[in-house]
Amino acid sequence: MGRNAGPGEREHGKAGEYGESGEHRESGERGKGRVYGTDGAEAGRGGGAGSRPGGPPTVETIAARAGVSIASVSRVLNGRGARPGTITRVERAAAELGYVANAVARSLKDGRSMQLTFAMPDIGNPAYVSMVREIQAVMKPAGYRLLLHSTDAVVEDELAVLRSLADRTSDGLILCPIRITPRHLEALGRAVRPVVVIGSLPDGAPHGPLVDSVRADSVTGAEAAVRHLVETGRRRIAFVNGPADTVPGRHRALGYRTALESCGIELDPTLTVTTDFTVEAGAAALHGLLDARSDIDAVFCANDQLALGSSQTLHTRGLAVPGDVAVVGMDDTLLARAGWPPLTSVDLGSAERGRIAARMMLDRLREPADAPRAPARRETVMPRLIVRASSAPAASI
Amino acid sequence: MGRNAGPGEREHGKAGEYGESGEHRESGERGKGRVYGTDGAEAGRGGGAGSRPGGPPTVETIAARAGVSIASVSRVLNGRGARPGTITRVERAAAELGYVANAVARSLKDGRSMQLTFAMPDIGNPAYVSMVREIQAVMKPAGYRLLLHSTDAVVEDELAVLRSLADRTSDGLILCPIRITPRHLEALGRAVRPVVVIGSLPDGAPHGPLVDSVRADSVTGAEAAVRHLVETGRRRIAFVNGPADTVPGRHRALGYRTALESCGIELDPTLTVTTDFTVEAGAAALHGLLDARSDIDAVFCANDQLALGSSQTLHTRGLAVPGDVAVVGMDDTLLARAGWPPLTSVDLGSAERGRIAARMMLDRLREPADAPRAPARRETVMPRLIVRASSAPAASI
DNA sequence: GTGAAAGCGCTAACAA
DNA sequence: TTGTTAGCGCTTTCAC
Repeated sequence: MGRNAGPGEREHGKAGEYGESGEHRESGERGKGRVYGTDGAEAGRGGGAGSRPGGPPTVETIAARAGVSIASVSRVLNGRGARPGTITRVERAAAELGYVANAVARSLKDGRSMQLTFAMPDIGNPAYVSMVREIQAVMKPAGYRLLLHSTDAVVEDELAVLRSLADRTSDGLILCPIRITPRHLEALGRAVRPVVVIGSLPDGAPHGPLVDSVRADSVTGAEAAVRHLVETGRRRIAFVNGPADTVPGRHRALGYRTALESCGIELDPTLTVTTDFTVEAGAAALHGLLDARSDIDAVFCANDQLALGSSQTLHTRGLAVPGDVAVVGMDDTLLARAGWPPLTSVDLGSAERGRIAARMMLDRLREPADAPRAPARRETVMPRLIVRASSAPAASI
Repeated sequence: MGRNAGPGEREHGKAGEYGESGEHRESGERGKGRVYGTDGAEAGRGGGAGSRPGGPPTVETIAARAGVSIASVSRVLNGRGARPGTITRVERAAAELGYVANAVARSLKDGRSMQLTFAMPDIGNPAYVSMVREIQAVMKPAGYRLLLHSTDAVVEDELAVLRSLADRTSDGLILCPIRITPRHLEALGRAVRPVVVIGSLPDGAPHGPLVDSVRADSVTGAEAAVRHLVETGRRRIAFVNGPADTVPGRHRALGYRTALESCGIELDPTLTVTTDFTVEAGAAALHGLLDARSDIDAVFCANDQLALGSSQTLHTRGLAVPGDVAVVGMDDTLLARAGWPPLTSVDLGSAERGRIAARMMLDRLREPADAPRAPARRETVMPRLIVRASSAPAASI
């Protein structure tokens, strides 16, 4: 009580204008009018005592100023109704003081932080950036803040994030791992808050009932890409893949093999290179391939960054794209359109997966605590091949 | 007290293994050993009662189980020392229960959320992505979580973020606005937590003492780019700019004009187009320019996205880059290297500005509450022209 | 309609 | 060394 303002220190600031700022808040699902007069409320101690007497205003400060109890303050501020006179006085006091509710205290009280965590391997990869964008687009209007983690695909980091779900800073987690270890599954099973995994969970995996997931069908996507190359006349199709021990890596390799097989082209192991999912790695990989083989007429890359790196190496070595060598990437990021020639790429629906994941999360977060949990959901987003100039038939040039 | 576990419900889970997980935490500056045995601590009620009796374990649960007071639990868990026996019992109980401290409660108690907010105009712009990366790289080891806001450069959104500083969810804000209005300045003056602005604050601006800033010198950067074009033989240099009412827009325009002037080239207003900072806008802008003028021999673009769009239009219309028209961008994002030919660009130090901003923030956050605040800092990052193929002299082709 | 009081989970001041 | 207790700011019974 000591830090209370008390009736002694009247304010003379330009009163009111409360509510003016209300319309701009990312209003969320809960209370109305929780931010007060921060525009007009100078709390103008125009010559009074020094700075803030006891830190920022609280319900108690307002209560004292309005001459009501803190309960009434809370009620008014949360629109739970009160006598008109009370409402006026409370709102006025809040506005004059520039009151902003302490969200931490509220979180502690009602057990929700109104924060969502998104953890992905690499913020430098535009595919993940588009997920971030979509997730934010869904969660922000619902009143959630977005906590971001770039884990560099380090397993320990991902597990730490999963574990930190228990610390109450986050109401849920959207996790995008590129490796899924038994420890991931164990941690998922233990999760105390909803988790949505963007990625392929193993089939009979023993993860908890609160774990939803959205995956891309990158096997099919890779198949489509390779088949497209074959159909446009390519035969010696190199494959620049990401790490073989990642889920995307495995799936894309599978699609590549399957497609070649179904097209009656024999798999040539020397045409495959495994490296990191980066531009530089792609450039280096292609140098290696071209040093070893001069007859390559197409390169299928496991993502756009690799494809871009590959194209650069081709250009550098004086090979025409697609004249000499066709190039296809995956993810259809902004990089695909950035290159010249624009890159044929497989849209694996990064944005859509992000959106779906966010919606699934919102559904979970909206489940009443007492109601029975809905069963785990699992969705798959279908790939789309986006044909651009980098894979035009060699003959057509 | 009712939700307490009580001594009745002994656990039989595989005990201990506490500490094993400790080494993986992003340990931060504060306590040690605050996450307990989440790996081995199944809390395995292997046939006991149903699920968690009263929600997740708290200090009270642990205290009951270890037969000590909550104060002792807190002390042990925070490494404030206790008798060896006490330590053992507490740690053991915590591990067995899979205790994870409630960070919200802690935040309420000590007034720090250990969260930092970064608000920037557009997560789709790689320049901001690199800021995100650097900020995270600095803040994470210091124990801070990163709260992300993509504001779409909407002023109201930025102001809302600024205002929300008062809600205690965030210990500081790194703000990257592209417009700075009087309302921004007013809000900055009112800020109750440290703010670092990435951008150019007006000189005598009345912002608070807690507002540090880092800016790029994009005037000089633009000058360098244009001068480079002149030096490599270009004369009719078009300028594709972003919105004129933004700070970057104004500065780049100024640099463009200054450089032309100092090179003795007359400013031709019909060579300047103002549009959005996007690839599509750049493409459209160049169509417009080329429709009106056929003698353009270079295009200076206010960022890489515009430059990429411009290049695409040039390619589409059969003009060679740099043979017919040279292209220069700004920001030196991954897009610059992605294009073909690779794009000459001005590195405005996005990554460096992010890093510096984060460090400034950390310095502020480390200021003891009682000590006098350090005066506002202000840094400028110098631009570097990165010459690539897109601006090679026409003659050299 | 309003107020008093409890309590969310934690840390720290103070006592023992 | 250890325990008791107050209190961070909020929402919400429960009486009145």
